[in-house]
Parts: sequence; C-alpha cells; structure tokens
Amino acid sequence: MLEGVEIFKRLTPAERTRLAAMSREQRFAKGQTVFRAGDPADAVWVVRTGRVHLMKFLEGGQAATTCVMTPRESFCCLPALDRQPYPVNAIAATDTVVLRIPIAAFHDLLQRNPTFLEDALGVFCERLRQVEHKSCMLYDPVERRLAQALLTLSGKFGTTIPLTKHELAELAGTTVETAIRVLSDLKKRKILSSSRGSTTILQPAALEQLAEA
Amino acid sequence: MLEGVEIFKRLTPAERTRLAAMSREQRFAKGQTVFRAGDPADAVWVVRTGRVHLMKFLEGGQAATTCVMTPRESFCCLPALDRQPYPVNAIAATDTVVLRIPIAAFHDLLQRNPTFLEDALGVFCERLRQVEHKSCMLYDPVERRLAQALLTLSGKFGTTIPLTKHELAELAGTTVETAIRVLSDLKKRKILSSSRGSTTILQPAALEQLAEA
DNA sequence: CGCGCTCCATGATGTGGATCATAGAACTCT
DNA sequence: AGAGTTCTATGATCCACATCATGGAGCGCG
Repeated sequence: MLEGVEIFKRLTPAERTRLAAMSREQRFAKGQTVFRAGDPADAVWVVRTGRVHLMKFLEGGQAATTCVMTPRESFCCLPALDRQPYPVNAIAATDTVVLRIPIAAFHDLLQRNPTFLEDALGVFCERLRQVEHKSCMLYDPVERRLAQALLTLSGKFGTTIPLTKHELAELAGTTVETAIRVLSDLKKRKILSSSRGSTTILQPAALEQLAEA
Repeated sequence: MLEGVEIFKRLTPAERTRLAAMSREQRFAKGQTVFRAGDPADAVWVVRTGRVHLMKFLEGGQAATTCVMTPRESFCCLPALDRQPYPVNAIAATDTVVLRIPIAAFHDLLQRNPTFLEDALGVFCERLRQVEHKSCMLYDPVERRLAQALLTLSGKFGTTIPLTKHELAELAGTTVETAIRVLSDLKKRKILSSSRGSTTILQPAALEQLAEA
C-alpha cells in the first residue's frame, strides 16, 4: 500500500516491508483529533481511508482549514524533518484510518537511502510552493478563493466534491453564509450544482477563469 | 564573507573559496529588477550591501512584498533545489550589491557535502514554517499584521527601521493610507515614533502584545 | 532659486464581507 | 413517528478597510 504514496514511491520492496512493520494503523471516528498543534512531532502520517483536515484554530473560535488530506497522501514530513512540534491540528473529517509511521523509522530511511532523501526533498519543495501560492491569494476576493479551493479539491475527488458548505468555507477562509451565497450564485450561473454535503463542478473552464486573473 | 551566511556557515575554507571563485558580484541601482517571477532559476543570491525586496505583482498594479532581504541573507535556494522558475520578483529597494552564485556551484556543493545538505534542509524548514505562519495571519486585522512586520524587521535592522510607510504597507498587505493611519495611532500611544523614511520602535513589548492574540 | 518629485497626512465616501437573526429541509437516533 | 441535530438558505445590519481627493512638507536637481 505504501507503494502508492508519492514520497515512498521509490523505496525497494524490502524497505517498504520494513517500514510497514514499524508502522501502525490507527482508526479515528469523524470529528476526532489525530494530533494537536504544538504536540511534539513523533510520527509521519499517511491516510488510508477517509479524510483528514489540517487546520488552525484562531482566536474567537474560528477555524481555518489549510489542507485536506485524502487516501494515499502523507502529511507532516516537515515536523519530522526538523523535529519541531506540529504546526497545525489534524482532525478526522470523516471516519478515517491512518497509518502512523514513527519518526525514528523515517529518519532511519533518510540516513540509509539518498534516493529517499531526494524524493522527500521533492515533496517538500512542492509543498513550499503550494503554501507560498496560497499565502499570496490573501488579497483575492472570496469568489476566487472558493474557485481555487474547488479546483484543487477536484484534483483529489473528481468533479463531485464531498464537502459541506461549512468545510468549503473553512478552506476558503470565509464564513458559511458568504460561502453559500457565492456558491448559489455560481449555481445560478450553471457553473456548478450542489446538494446537501457535496457540490459538483459543471464547468471546470469557467471556474478556472474565476480562479485566475 | 560567505562565512557570515547562515546556509554556508559550515563550509570548509577550501569550499568557500571555491564557491567564491565561481560567483560574481553584481550591482543594482535602487528600483532595478534583479530577476522576475517566472524566470528560470539559474542562481542563488546573497545580499552584500543594500536591501532586496521579494515581491509579487498582483493584478490591478498592486504589489505585495513577501520578504525583505538584508546583508548576509541568501535567497532563492528553493528554486535552485527543485529547478523550478523563480516564484517571486526580486527588486533592489536601495542601491545594492548582491553575490550571484550559479546554480551549478550550488548543486556541486549539495552532491559533495552531506553537511551542507543538512544545513540547506534546515534553512529550508525554517523558511517553510515562516511562510506557513505568514499565511495564517491572513485573517488578522491590519494593526496586527503591521505589528508583526515591524517586529520581524526589527530583527534585521534593530529598533529603527529604514522603510517608507509605503514599503511597510506593501509588507503588511494593506494600502499606504491605512498603514499611515494605524502607524500614527501607534505613535500617539507612544509605542513607536517615525520620521520620513523610517520608523523606530519605542515599546517592543507593547508591539509584541499587539502582534499576538 | 523655483520646479518637481517622493513621502506623509487626513478627511469623505463606498463596499465586500462578517455578523446577527431566522427558518426550512434533510438526516439521525431513539 | 417524533425530536434533536446538522446543513442550507436568505434577509438585515454593521464595520474594517479600500478608494478617492486634496494639501502640505521635505528633498533633489536644473
């Protein structure tokens, strides 16, 4: 199963079974906390089934989702690398099974295997670029932020995205109400349709146009 | 001189002279462009004298400064690492001398020297955390963003920060007018003082309080 | 010296989106 | 089936900030 995970793609079968042997599956019910921001980073994680949201809790009880992790995606390699505490909270957004890879196993690999280091570095650069991109859409209006969020989600889920309006709002950095307003406007314009708990993209092209300039 | 640069700190004298030999100094007048976003990344840069701003140009002619680089700081290691184009524009904010280290020299070092790889990775993690932190203050009010900007600048310049209000505004992601309004308010509260082209922090503690919760 | 430029400052007005309030629709659990 | 809960929806109000407009203060330059 590790084979399908980007960062572990080029491990040898032997390394993979060794890694798997050191790791444990863990089950979380919807809404449970996988780890909290500030916790010491003692593991790298891979989603097996379900969905995990990485999120910040801001003062005033608002929550901002920084990233939605879906099956075969790994997260929190950074804290593992520099041995700093987790910078975000990880919450199971649905019933979820994750693989917990102890940090020791990760470092073990890093030291033995220069190819792995390369791959890790690659994943890493990718992530940095993502974050930088996200941070510069700080100034964009809500519609564009939502459009972007939907597009990146469609990369993970396909054209039908199984998130509630509330979750979309948290991801776009806005409130449920305005998210709903914007989305129903897009619905009127036939760019997407939506039902309880999911929205589906009808015109990806139009959405991309909104997302860009 | 390379000795003072964080990422090159642990090079041997021999490596440093070799690196220096492959590099070139380059001079830019105030306002000149060092490189543009989208250009292929063919070098890593170190500021020798002056000041370089990394910035994005948004539609509508607005500019956002993502980072202010001062002497002994290196920038654009990321593009060098993953061989992707520069993600930002680099503009000389004053008359400036920079050291231009060709990407080949950088990769050469990476391959030969595992200690260097470690250091590079460290600088890198640091940067990722910075960016993530910045991106989550998306929701903060202007006053807090400005306070944060001033504090990180005071780490580079000391208590007196030689930037115009306009530059501060670009760094805090707001307009000159509101930056000026907020700053003059802080001035009234004796937290800082300012003159043409510079502002100095009088009460770092008070500023930190504004910057946090 | 006077002209022009950049920087600073402050007031007037407009607006995107948060907040508050309310309510119906759909799903869940007993 | 009924009760509670989550999700969706929409209207009314409010506010932080952008935008527009204008004027003055410091500084360089012909």
